Amino acid sequence: MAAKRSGAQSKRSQRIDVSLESGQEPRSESPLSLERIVATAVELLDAEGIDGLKMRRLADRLGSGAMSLYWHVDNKEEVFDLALDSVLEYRGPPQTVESQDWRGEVVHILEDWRASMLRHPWSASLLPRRALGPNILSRLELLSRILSRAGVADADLNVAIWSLWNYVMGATITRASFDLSDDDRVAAQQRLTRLSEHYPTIERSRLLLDNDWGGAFRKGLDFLLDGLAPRQ
Amino acid sequence: MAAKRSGAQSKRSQRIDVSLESGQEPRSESPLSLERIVATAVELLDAEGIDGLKMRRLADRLGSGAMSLYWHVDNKEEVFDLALDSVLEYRGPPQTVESQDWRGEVVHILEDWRASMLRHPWSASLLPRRALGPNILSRLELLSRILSRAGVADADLNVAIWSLWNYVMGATITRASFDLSDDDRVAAQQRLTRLSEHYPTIERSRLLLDNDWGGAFRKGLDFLLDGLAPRQ
DNA sequence: ACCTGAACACCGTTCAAGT
DNA sequence: ACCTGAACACCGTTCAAGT
Repeated sequence: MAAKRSGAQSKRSQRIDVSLESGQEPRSESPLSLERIVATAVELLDAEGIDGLKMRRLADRLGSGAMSLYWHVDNKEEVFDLALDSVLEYRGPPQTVESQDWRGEVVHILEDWRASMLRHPWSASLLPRRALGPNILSRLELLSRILSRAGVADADLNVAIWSLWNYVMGATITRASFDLSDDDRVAAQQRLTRLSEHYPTIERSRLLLDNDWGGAFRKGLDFLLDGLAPRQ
Repeated sequence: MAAKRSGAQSKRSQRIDVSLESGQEPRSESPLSLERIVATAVELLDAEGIDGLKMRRLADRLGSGAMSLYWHVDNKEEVFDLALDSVLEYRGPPQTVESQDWRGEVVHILEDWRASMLRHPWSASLLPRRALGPNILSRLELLSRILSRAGVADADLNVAIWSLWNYVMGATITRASFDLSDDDRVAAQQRLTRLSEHYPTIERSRLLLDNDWGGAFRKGLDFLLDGLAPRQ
């Protein structure tokens, strides 16, 4: 997968935007490029969701023939991989080089991660099914470094990382999919009240209606970090 | 979705296995039924994964014409919904009616949940994208009741439930997808070593090779429960 | 090097028809 | 009530060909 990707990149590496300097705006006649394909794929995914990404539609948006894409990309899978990783780039915090507040840093990374995925609701459920791209690996590396520096023993590091990963992924996938089912919301609501006799506790606490997702996310994260924090 | 399902069920409610008593084994000539369709769909999903479930293949396995399915089921989506919920039924613990050990009960429910999903690796990543079926709601209800009985305040209940849900879903989806990518394992391995210079901390802790998933799951869960436990 | 249209294989589903 | 084959619309991708 990485091999394919770097292959495709090498194909296009030598011609980079010679045309843009001549002042013409990027019309549908502008040349195809991996960047444009990926950016347009993200647009299309944002607009139409995961099932809305069809090679023909993508080509339409790019103003090219459907088959032109296949010169830049091996297959649809690769489009997914590239779109996903492009959305998960991490631009670090204000970066006070060597912060004391490791816990704040961790929370920032994870909340930013969640926010990035929620900005593109298709990304969360896609992530676990794909190979880990460079942007994701960078985040994991950064996280590991911070925790390690904060005093988490090497033997506990993997548990810590995976616990946090699991929590963030679960929270974000769930949240994103609740978002996506706008159309079924009426039906879901009706079913819930109809079923409430069987699920009294859930009904009483309004589990499925509670929408302080951000707050709940943060609280659970705090609990996890309490547990993961190095004993001192 | 619930409406469709109960509609389909009412259609077949009156004829239940009259033929089986006559001693003939269930051959491909045995009549179609929602139960058989769902059971066979689960088999097919287990064998071939999410992309392996095609209506024509499902019909083949059932020894029927492809279109016969559509009398029992509205569409492929419903097959997914039914297969998913059928796999998530919870048969409670040995059931010492009113246990003192709420924490043990919670751990049991969640580990069983995880195990059920891992037995059918396609189920985990499907779950968040589907409406919550009756078996899932039952688990959530049971969980709520236990936590509530254990002293978790109503105001904290939703945070508790969702934190646990998020953690279990994230852990299971991640685990299941690592399982599925057997074919890419070689490539992943190669890439990791090739990239290890960029991700030294990850590499050192062997993050992507650590496979004590069960242990890591349990530890993170303990941390969460420490935080969620009612102060006493 | 880059793009294209025609064509193929495949898939979910509609329909009109069978028993 | 239950099942079916033919047919349609749609989609990813191959191929042979253009410039």
